[in-house]
Amino acid sequence: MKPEEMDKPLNGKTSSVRRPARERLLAAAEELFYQDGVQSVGIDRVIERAGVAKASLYGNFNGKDDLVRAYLDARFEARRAAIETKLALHEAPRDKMLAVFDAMTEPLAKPNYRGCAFLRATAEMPADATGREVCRDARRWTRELLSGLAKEAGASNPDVLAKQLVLLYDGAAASAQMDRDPAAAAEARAAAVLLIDAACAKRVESRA
Amino acid sequence: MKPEEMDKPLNGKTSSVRRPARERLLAAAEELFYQDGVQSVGIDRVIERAGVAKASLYGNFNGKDDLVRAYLDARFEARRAAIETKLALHEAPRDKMLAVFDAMTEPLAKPNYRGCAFLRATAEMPADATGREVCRDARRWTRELLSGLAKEAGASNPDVLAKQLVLLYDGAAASAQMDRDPAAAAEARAAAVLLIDAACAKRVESRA
DNA sequence: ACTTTACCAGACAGGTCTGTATGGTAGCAA
DNA sequence: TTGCTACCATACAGACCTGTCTGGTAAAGT
Repeated sequence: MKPEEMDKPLNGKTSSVRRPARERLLAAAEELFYQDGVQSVGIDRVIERAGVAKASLYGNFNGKDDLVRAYLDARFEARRAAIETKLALHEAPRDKMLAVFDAMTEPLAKPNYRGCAFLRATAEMPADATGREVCRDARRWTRELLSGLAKEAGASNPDVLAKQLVLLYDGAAASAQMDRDPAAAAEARAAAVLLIDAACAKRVESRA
Repeated sequence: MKPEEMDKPLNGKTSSVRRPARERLLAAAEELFYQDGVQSVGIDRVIERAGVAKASLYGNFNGKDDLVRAYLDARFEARRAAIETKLALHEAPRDKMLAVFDAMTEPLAKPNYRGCAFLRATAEMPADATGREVCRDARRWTRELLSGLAKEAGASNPDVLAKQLVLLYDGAAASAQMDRDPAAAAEARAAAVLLIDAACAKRVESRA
């Protein structure tokens, strides 16, 4: 009932150059919202962590909903960047599909991993919350990325393969969250190899 | 911000035989907690829906946490019963593994499906909440069930196969929740067929 | 007739949350 | 100096939540 551990300010007045209030707020929100949940964390805790006045929050954001949305946007951008970095390492579409799973092994292994931010946020927020659009967008982006790659790879049914890979992706996040099992990433990747090869082998066979 | 639709009592004084307060409370809790989330639903809404006095709640349960735990216990029991019903229809371990996925197609298709109750509850509740044990138990039960079946089926690595199937299971729940896509169950099942056959074919090959 | 049990209805206290309003401070530019 | 901007600190209103308490009702047992 008391998850408010030590929320000491990120940087005090001692720092010669202080980042603007908006940045500090967003940084604090990302940390606290992800760690303890959007609902559990009140704005008082966020502003204390950011070392910011309450008025500065409502000057930079339209309210808590807006701050939550900004937090989710930032998560989305970070995930996209991480995946695209891994994508750039490979050329073949098959390897690129697997790179999506490579991008999740590192986060899942962190001790403070708490699951997919979008799954958690959707579970917490009411159905009409603003932030749900971001969650949907993030999922659509991943699915369409995989779908395009599956088409390039010559999968017999690219959309189905993409959705199946998303199942593994979400499942790995859920397992790591619930069972504290970082191996889920590797197992998801191994399963993805099977699904991808099966979907593409059929195509080759039908051509032959 | 206002998800409190029409929470009319389940049965009024008109009903000649009234179910005891405890049952009505649990029924109302199951509906509201699952539909709108454990955190969002206050006890006032539960007792109104159940047509029960507040004192009756605290006479039958130790508080909200206890009611939440009872709700999760009921969900676990229901899932277990549903899965075991499907299991009884088959004999071969391979078919029994797939039966676990069969048990989820019907719930996922319901319009008011809101995802896996345990995933949602874990995402919502603080880390030290009582109900998390139930969530862990439910996951462990599923994993061990699949693991035992995988062993019977002669999988080369039963534990890995079981965990991979759980990935698909959780992923299907997540996809149905987030994307409103009931087809996720069928796609998960199809992927499970591939994983199972691959894991058991190896065993056969190594024997040959 | 009396008591016990189970229950409903509502008031209330103590806490938390969001969002607003007030007042004070430091830096910078004209 | 004067004025402007960005900001911190805090108090406060209104709403909501949990949990306790009091009082009234009706049926069943003794």
